[in-house]
Amino acid sequence: MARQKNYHHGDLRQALLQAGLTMLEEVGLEGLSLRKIAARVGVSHAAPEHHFPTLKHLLNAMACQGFRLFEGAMRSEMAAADPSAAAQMRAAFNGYLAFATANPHLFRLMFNANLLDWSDAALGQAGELGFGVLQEICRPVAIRRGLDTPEGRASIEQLVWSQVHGHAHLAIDHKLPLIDAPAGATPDATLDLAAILLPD
Amino acid sequence: MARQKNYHHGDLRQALLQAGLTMLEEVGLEGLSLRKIAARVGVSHAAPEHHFPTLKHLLNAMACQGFRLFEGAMRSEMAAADPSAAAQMRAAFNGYLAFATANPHLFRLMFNANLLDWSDAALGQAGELGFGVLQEICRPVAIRRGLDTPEGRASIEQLVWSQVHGHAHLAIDHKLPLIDAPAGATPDATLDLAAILLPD
DNA sequence: AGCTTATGTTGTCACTGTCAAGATTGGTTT
DNA sequence: AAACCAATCTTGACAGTGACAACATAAGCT
Repeated sequence: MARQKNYHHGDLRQALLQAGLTMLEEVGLEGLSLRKIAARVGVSHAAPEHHFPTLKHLLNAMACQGFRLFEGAMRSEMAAADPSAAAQMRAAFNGYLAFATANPHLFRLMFNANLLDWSDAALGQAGELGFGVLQEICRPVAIRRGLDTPEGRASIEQLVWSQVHGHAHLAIDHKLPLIDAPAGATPDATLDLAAILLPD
Repeated sequence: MARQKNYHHGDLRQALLQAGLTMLEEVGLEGLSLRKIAARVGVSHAAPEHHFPTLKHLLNAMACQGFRLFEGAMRSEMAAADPSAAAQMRAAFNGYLAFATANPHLFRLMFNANLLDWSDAALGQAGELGFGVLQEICRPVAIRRGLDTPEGRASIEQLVWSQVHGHAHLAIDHKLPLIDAPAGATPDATLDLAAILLPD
């Protein structure tokens, strides 16, 4: 229910957040600036400070939104996939990698501990969304391998998460042969892990 | 053979590089500045420009040195380990992770495609050092699994590299339970991959 | 109506990377 | 030995940045 007039601009916080996310992928983190974001939205350079006391607060809010989109990317792939454990894992991987390659700068931001303030409860909560998906897809593996204990599950989660996460980072940093195949092309090697952990 | 007097400072390029590497881990990339580095070395704020025309050039040089240290960390672990393929892989993993956790900011810099200029030949050459180690430890896996073809090797390399690389990133971003065990403590889950790929 | 609070603006500060112009040194040539 | 040249360093300036302070305006409440 945002106002359409510029009394006091309606709801600036959301506009800044959206503009920040858009510009992040346009110019990268190094090219981003509070003043440019403010100008884009049409307010003065100091206007954002009331909503985001410091740049780090804005980055935190952007990362929060990022984690929500991140979870959505995985869940939508999973919903469209076969319900079998292996297919669900592959779908989650695809969502994970699709999000990272579509939003590389946001992805780096979300996982760079130095740029965010994880004592912010909202960020921690958003981060849990993605972690929840990870736990879901790892559970069947733990069961299949007879490791369905807290330690066993943590071990599997660490293995699986490291695999996709590393693949995502290498991909956005141009360290892997890019997937140029037209459509449905999937990252082979990482998906191999699913086959190894969950053989048919 | 650096001069000890400050005629023209002896050899500034190396001093700036070293100071940059030191300060990077002290204050992080965001806290780093050319002017502070120059001040630390004892020269004026514009002195670095002759050796590093722009900040990106200095970061490139720092990353080059980083890749050399990176390779050294892996090779020294490998030299001290059993020559068996599985032990060599485990040793390389340990070196990889030890380097990343000891130099988290440098590690992030080395693998952030947006901060470096990979058209610089020196950087590409340094990067190959680390990649060479990866290829060496993956070769036995490809052979063991009957995948010793260009495509097969690439697939194994992608799988293995993603695994360690993801583990390293998650570790330095505080997403994994930190290894607090006194000594010889090793990252279990990632090393499990070695066991999976190279069973005894 | 009048007061209080939230929101935005203008102005300023120290700091940054980069550039231009001038000074100093070392090596090379004549 | 003298003179020149190129490499190196300094000083000074510029636009851009995040943050802060003081002031202005609008909204909402009593």
